[in-house]
Amino acid sequence: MIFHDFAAKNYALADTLSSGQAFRWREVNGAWEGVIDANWIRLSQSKSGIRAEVLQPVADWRWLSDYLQNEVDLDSVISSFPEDPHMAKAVESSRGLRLLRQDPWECLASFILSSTKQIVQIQQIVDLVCSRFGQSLRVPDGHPPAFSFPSAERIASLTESELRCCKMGFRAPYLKGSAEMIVSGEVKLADLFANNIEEARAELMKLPGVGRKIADCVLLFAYGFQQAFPIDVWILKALQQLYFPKRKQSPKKMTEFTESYFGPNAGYAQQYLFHYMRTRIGRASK
DNA sequence: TCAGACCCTCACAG
DNA sequence: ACTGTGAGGGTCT
Repeated sequence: MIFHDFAAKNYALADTLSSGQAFRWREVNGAWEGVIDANWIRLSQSKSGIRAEVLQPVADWRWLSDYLQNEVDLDSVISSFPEDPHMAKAVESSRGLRLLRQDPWECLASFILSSTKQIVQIQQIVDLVCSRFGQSLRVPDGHPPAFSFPSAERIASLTESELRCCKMGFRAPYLKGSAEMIVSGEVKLADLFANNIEEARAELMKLPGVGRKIADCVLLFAYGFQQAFPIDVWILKALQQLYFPKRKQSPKKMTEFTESYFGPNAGYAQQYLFHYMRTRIGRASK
């Protein structure tokens, strides 16, 4: 086992890994186990930051630092949020929550599978997809097996009914269709980093099963467009209750509001609001 | 703009 | 234990 410690001030590892950005992390005895690319990995909170455990020697840890985004100056991000009591509460309730920087294909595929599903169900589907069609990975002795996320080529090669066996239902043709467009080069995921957010969003929305919300999730969680603000039912409910308690806003108005109100790090603000609604309010008011 | 369909699973009543 | 019902990080037509 190989250890590496990352300096990270103000990093809420558990909140970050369980916040519905990524679906492959599980808490095991106080640590978090998951897969990044083709590496099984265990993460835990340490005094000065984050401790990582892997099984093979690593020459350059930048891939993990990129993923974790531990070098982002969170204080300056938070200070860019609008000053209002709701944001203040959301930040206070999970200070240290971060945005990850995930692989575009895995992120895209995961969110195609997310529509009208609860987070636990998404995790279950993603797990099934990986264990059936991913590549088996090295894990510690005696540890349950772990698998990589299957490539777009692999998904494109499967039949719809093979995919439906993973309990993804009507999302199966969306996932397969998107994989095919990526394999054919009709949409080039690697090129979107060079685009501006509107162009990148338009490209993603060419894919079947990808509308505005899922596109924004991918822009935010994989490409690092921090102004992207995915609006789902939770956030919609939060915005409606907190900012427009009197008057119901149309989806279009709400989008305009988020684009102007939350600033350059709107995506971070969204993540804090989402986490706040889901963990604090959602449960109590249900 | 606006329903309704879309698969499937789980939680929760009765 | 068994069946019925509703809703779940949306998208498409």
